[in-house]
Amino acid sequence: MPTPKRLSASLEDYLETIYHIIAEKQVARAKEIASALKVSRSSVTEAFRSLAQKGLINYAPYEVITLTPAGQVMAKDVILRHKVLKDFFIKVLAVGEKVAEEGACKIEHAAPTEIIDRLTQFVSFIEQCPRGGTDLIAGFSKYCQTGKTDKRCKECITHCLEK
Amino acid sequence: MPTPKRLSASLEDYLETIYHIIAEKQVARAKEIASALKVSRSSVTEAFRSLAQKGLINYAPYEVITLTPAGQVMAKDVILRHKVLKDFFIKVLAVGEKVAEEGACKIEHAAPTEIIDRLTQFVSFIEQCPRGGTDLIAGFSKYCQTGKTDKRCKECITHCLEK
DNA sequence: TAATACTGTTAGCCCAACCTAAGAATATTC
DNA sequence: GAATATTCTTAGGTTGGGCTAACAGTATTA
Repeated sequence: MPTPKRLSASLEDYLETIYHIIAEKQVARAKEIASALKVSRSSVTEAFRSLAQKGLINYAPYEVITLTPAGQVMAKDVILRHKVLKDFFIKVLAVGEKVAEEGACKIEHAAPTEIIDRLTQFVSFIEQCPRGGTDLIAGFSKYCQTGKTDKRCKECITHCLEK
Repeated sequence: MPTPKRLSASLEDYLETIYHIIAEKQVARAKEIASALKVSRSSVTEAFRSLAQKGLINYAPYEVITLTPAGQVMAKDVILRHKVLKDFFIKVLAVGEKVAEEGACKIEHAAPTEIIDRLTQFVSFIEQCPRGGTDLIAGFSKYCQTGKTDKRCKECITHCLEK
């Protein structure tokens, strides 16, 4: 049972940010979290209290904060959801990096686990299946522009058989 | 420019519900909205005030409420987002009706317009393209269970060419 | 039409998440 | 090591969304 009950979107964002900052700079400071999330330092303090009280971070006033094991699990879960969504947006829907990132940031908090799981499978399926793969995605991009598939698709299939 | 700035998730839910109830029963009562959204009647009153103040519903105490033209546009937009997501979940990811519905309910408020648009195109693409279609989805379902594609996919391609 | 039942509104409260301003702790530098 | 700068916390306020309980309209029906 990897994923118990979810936090609020806001707390998930804090956790995610804390994880990333620790990964990058060893230690997370309130100041940096505040600027990453574009909130005030006092909001960060409050979030710390809340996360500490939920057993997700180790926190004492004026001290360096760290993630508890539970906090790490939780943070990784959020980050995974983010990654799966972003991957799907970029690899399958072929949207731009920026929109993919923004979309993932928002949807990660709302998407049920079942859907994230399916999406994971779908992306790897589409990449592996000879009928999926780059061509399918390229075909999709064309389709987005022209609204049509017909001609291209015949080419696609013969092209597929050559593999 | 169909979609201006978004409402809060909560207000979008109210608008969506109001639209559906009016469509079904001609007129929306606070009581019914309350039970549909599982909130108290007083919360509905507050939401009415808020929506009215934003020019999305016509509201006067103790009177029947209706959607303004702007409210209709907004409601339809939310409902479209919901539908697109649910369709994708069911038709492409092949998740169950219930999870699809719940997922759509949550994600509809968070998903950027660009992603909704792409998803719309993707679903119709996958349904139209001979390399996509039912077989691809069926292949995906199998893949979900077995984790493999290989053998099945070869069959798929020849099957495709017969069309 | 008067009594009752139902529905909607108001008042007053809670909580999460944000804010600013001011004060406390820690770090830095002279 | 004292003064200054930086960072963190506290205090107190706001907003949005929810609640219950009490009250006010509207409807029903005897």
